[in-house]
Amino acid sequence: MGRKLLLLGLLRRQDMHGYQLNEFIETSLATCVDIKKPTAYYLLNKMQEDGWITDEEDQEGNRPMRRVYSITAQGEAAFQQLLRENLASYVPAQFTNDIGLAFIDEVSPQEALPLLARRRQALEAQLAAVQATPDHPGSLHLMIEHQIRHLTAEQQWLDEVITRIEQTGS
Amino acid sequence: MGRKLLLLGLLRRQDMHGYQLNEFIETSLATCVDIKKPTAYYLLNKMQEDGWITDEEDQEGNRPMRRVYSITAQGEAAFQQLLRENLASYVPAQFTNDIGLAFIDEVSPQEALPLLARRRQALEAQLAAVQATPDHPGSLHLMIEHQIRHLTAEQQWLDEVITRIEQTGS
DNA sequence: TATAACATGTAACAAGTTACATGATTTC
DNA sequence: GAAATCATGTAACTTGTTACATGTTATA
Repeated sequence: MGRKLLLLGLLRRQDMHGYQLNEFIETSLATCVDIKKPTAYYLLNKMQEDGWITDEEDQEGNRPMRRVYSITAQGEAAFQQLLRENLASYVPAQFTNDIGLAFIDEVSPQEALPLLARRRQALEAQLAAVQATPDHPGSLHLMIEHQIRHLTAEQQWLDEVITRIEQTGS
Repeated sequence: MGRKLLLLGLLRRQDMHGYQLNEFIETSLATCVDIKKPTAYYLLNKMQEDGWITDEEDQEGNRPMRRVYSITAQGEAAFQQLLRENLASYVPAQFTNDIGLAFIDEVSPQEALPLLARRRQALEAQLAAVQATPDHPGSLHLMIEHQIRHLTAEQQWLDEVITRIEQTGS
């Protein structure tokens, strides 16, 4: 439901069409949320069927038609409820990467270290990308801030694991 | 693929049947990975079809039959490859919870604080659960260690957010 | 004149979950 | 005799992804 909450929250601030929503998410929130275009369009359709949003077709000249969505009273109510549910809950993150770590003692340090170096590079790139995202108004920036915190902590943890393995190998 | 890697890794250590695998994951890894029973059985079937594991039916008296799986040479090769792929990559975690934080300025501090307190409790419970898991042999324990680190950092972050909101409200 | 950006969607697939079905054995 | 544990699975559903289809307008 996080995705619906996000779309509703964005539509609450201003009416938008799908392309606009997708673009905003891609350029401004890419490092925190990952919603593919078909998913967004699907969700918008569904929320419209459920009466959470309404659309108005907007055609300028011969340019492709845009479906501009606005949030309804029902949508607003849903937003308020989803928001409270989200704030009150903690959904623990799952780290697929840790499953590799769990079996790292099956790989020799000589082989493991370059692999972890590649992992570290990917992590660094991710961190750089988050740090490069533009500032956001209001509490939206909390999402970015949290991500930076988390990635920084991840880097420290990974460095520690690498150090341990270096010591094992010597 | 993380799930297959995990199942293969466990079967590499010793032959096991589905129920046994499920139980080990539930009791010893529950806080790090979440694999439902039907998913595990499905994956075991699939890996068997793919020749990664073989099964032997084991029936004691009238008790329910158990399908004991062993890893094959192909499965071992797959394990080695999946492990290296996993170690070399960094898949960033996504925090569904952050979407709520992104819109927390739409809720008054008076209402937000109790909600975040509930979130903090859930987080604390999670941390307590991880800390209570028994020790694991070899590098399996890295998974637990990482989870503890992460949850501790999450607690600090959440406390900071709470403090900020308390100050806003005063 | 080719390519990128604008704009929305569908169809087929993949992964995983929930709820249900089955039936024996051990424990209270 | 009821409930929990052992043991494996199926069917239907939910969620999301990939690849494809379509057509316009601005840009290089």
